[in-house]
Amino acid sequence: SSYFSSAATGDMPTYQIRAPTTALPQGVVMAASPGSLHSPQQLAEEATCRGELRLMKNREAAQECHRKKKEYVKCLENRVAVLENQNKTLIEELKALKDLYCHKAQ
DNA sequence: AGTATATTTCGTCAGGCTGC
DNA sequence: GCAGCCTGACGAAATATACT
Repeated sequence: SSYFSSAATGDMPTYQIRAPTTALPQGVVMAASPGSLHSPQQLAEEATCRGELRLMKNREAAQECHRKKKEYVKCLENRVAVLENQNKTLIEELKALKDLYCHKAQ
């Protein structure tokens, strides 16, 4: 159930960056090699890291999702404009044909 | 100016869906 | 099952607009 797929437009708005969203746990090394021991503290740290990583990934996913939605809406708006124009043209055309028909009939 | 109200943007959570 | 992705819903903050 996703929006149409299309290439990114790449127009980045110029915002102020919000509250210090603690960017990435820098150099998150997914701890310890398979055989190593884990102190409770290490385990807690790992859990924190996993949580932060999850949040970060979701944040990025949400950004992409918002971007796609915006693009989708823009696309729909364009389509509305096109269809409105077509409609206008068709109405004109119909009117012209009706006129023509009337004059012939007389 | 300042401030009240509306709109936009972004991050988080929850829950569905999919591939493994 | 479950890990990972996607997206709707929601709230908070930023930004825009209307008004005095």
